[in-house]
Amino acid sequence: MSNASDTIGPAPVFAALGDSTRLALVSRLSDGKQHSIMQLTDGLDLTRQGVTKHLHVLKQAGIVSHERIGRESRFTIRPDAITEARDYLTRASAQWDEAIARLRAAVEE
Amino acid sequence: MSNASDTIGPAPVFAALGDSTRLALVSRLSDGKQHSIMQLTDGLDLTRQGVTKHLHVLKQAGIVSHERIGRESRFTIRPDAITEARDYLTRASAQWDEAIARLRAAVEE
DNA sequence: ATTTAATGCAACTAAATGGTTGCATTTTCA
DNA sequence: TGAAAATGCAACCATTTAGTTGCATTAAAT
Repeated sequence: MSNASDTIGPAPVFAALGDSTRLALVSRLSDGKQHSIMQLTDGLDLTRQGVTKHLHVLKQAGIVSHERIGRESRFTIRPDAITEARDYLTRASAQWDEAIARLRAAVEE
Repeated sequence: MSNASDTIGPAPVFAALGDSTRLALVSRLSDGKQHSIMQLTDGLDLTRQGVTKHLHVLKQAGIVSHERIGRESRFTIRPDAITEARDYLTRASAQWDEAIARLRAAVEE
């Protein structure tokens, strides 16, 4: 019995992107390279542990992956999750573009 | 002196979309028509006041507008805010696609 | 004029979030 | 071996969020 309040796919990804600190991290990671927590903390106005928490949120949402290398842990962007979110918005836009076009056509006939 | 932790534009829109109830509301509103709070509450598993709060969040993020008509207040989707968010993701995707292509080229030369 | 429908507004609660500090662990380097 | 670097983990705190209930207000319908 599906209900309109059922969880809709990309909500967790949007929630993870809904914070300017995390957007800044994603921006840094968008060079496709691996970055350590220290690197990512540098230039942000919060502690290393604070950054770590944000990185965990991004990890849970599937936006980044991490790998422990020696004494540091390196984070990398994972494009797929964000691609999914982008496609959701693209489909939504198309949906109401059509709907609005239909409404306009109905008025003008 | 711009800082990497400066607020990045679309974060509030993403935050507003980062909740499955609100995504369900956006989905309902994607027919481009006006909907009253009662209409939007029907089928969702929370109170009318709860729905009202979510609608205010969407309003603050610029995703919906509302108009009081007689005794009811009608909500309508405002595509622009979400278009902005979609474009942000599109640009971000392009950015790391290029970055990853460059990395690959550097490895394979 | 009453009643009913739809909403607005305020207070309250429980849980999640964003941030901190302090300390333990692991790895590197001298 | 011993010190420094990078991280992990836990406790704690303040604020926000998501939800509720209760009551006031406004508009419509009988």
